[in-house]
Amino acid sequence: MGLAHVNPERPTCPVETTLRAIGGRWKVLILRELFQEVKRFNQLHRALDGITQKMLTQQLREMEADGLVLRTVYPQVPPKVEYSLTELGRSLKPILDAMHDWGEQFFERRHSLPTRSTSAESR
Amino acid sequence: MGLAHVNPERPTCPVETTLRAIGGRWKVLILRELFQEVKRFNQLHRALDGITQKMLTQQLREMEADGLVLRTVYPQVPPKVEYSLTELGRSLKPILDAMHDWGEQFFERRHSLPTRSTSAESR
DNA sequence: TAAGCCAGTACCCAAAAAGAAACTATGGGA
DNA sequence: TCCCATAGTTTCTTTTTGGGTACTGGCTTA
Repeated sequence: MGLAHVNPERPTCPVETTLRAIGGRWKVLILRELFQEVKRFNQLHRALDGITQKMLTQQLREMEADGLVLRTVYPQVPPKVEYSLTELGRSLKPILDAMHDWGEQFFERRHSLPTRSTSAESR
Repeated sequence: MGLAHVNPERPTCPVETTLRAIGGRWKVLILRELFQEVKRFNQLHRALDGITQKMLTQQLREMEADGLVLRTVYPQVPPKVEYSLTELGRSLKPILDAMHDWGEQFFERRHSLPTRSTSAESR
């Protein structure tokens, strides 16, 4: 278990380890959804505006292989598959929180400051 | 100033704002380098193993336009250009720290747990 | 006189990632 | 009999990313 799809070369610095686990356009957003609640495939598909089925499947498979996400299949007939976070997946919460806080703070700044530039001159 | 290259559609959730600012393969790693110290172009180029000049230039330009990075040109003759973090750039520290901590913790787990699977059965 | 240094640009081609759309399986309901 | 739903897979096309090579400018060193 754990970051299986991640290629073995250069574990280098911890930040890179994390980047390999949740880098890319979609994984952080998938995590955001799954922190809210357990979700089914089509729920995720609808929530993540713009993602294709292929990408969603692919990202979920990688996250499952990395031990971040648990995939539970119910043997029904319209198929039912639920995705939830594993303990390892939930341990990413501080990162999501930090990203949430920064994005929010940035938005507040943008609407309070009168767009004054700090840099004296460069370029 | 501020996330200039970021396209205006759907500010949606704060996590997405952050993703647009530091998403992609290189920006987090560039930030990691610049948190250590102010660096010159070739210092960054050597530190970020695998990045091409083109990519480095491109990412730095976007980060500059987004107000995360300050580019300072010294009118010397072998040219000297220094890259440093702006206040906004430094405000990303909690995210970098959280990513660092997770990567480190993951590494410890991997070497302490006897690779026991939690999932009863799925797939 | 020529080559070296730094911080890039410019151009072109190859590879990888992402996306769009159609297709599949199964069973229930109209 | 046809259609619907879910959770994908397959195929094809487009976009993004990566890489190579060459070029610049002006001072310094050989």
